[in-house]
Amino acid sequence: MSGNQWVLHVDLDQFIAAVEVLRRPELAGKPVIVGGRGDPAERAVVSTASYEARAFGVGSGMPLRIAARKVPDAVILPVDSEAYLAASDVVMATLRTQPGAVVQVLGWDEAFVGTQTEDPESYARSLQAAVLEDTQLHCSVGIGDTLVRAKNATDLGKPAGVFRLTADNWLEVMGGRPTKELWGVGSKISGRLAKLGISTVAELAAADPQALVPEFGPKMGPWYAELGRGDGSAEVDDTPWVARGHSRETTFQQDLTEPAQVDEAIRQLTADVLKDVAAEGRPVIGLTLKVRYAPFTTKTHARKIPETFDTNDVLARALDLAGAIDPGRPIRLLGLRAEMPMPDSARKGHTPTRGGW
DNA sequence: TCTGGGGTCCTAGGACCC
DNA sequence: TCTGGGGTCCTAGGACCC
Repeated sequence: MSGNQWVLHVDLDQFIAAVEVLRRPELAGKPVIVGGRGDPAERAVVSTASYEARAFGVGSGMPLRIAARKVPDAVILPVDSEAYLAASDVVMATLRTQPGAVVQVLGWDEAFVGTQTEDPESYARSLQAAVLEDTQLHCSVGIGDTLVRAKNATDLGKPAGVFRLTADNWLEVMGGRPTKELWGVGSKISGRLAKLGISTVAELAAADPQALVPEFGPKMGPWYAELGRGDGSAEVDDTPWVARGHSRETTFQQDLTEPAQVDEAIRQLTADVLKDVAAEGRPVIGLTLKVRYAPFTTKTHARKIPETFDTNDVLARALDLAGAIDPGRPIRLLGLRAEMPMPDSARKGHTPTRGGW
């Protein structure tokens, strides 16, 4: 391989809706909404909407009930995660066949690809063609000289396009945009930045990293300044991902009010979580119970647990955590997370990729 | 309009130890 | 009577991502 080292960020277009349309071609061109169990009367949110549905103002995270009201003619489908995972596996396998490609999977529908090439645009185009050939799915590709620039470039190429962001054009393209558009800056952080007089990417890029420490802490402060500049690592890491933990959450269609209901729900969550943990043959070293009271306050209760345990032990400790639940308040959601020890070989410290795969 | 479910990582503050 | 300075561990909570 010759040429410079490049980072490509590959993102499938409207992935979940596209997979659904592939197996039901009669849905092509129609507003398709995927979420929950496909019943807009239930408490659930939109996972993905097709471009036709987005034109009505429907987007990810919107309550399914509201989405159905906005698009009365929408086809509403249940989430079928196994189908998406299978399609995802084919996409990732295709990416790995690209010449010189190092592939770091970030989620069902996105990955970093690191490679050396003289011409990243034509590499991106042939990658898109290969994915289309193998899966009939379209993707957009961001090209960058860092992970952060490649990731931010992808949206600028959508749909089915290619866009390049490097140190040369970063400020020109991104400088005037609100900080919230950056990967890793959400509504809370953009609001706190605004209070410091930082509203745009260019203003964040110009900020003294140390000046952000009092507000955001020793790690996050300098990290946000780095995001503003688009700087950071350019290394794509294909070390296999190892889960730090497993969790289950349930939103109840009717709020729970009886202790016996809570007890039963904890038992079910524990059994489900232990199934995922047992499949990996790793021990549990910590438990976190999450409680959402109606209408919308969330509390967490966590506990380290001793190295020696059996499954009854985990259940006993989960029920023990449940003792901290405020009686007399209606409960809308319960979640249980089990933490597992990490092997030394696990990927770690990789900025700023959180979540994902 | 009323908010899923699966993840990761960071920070603050208290307890405890030397 | 008044009370340093450094370290680790743990819990609770917050923020972000797909």
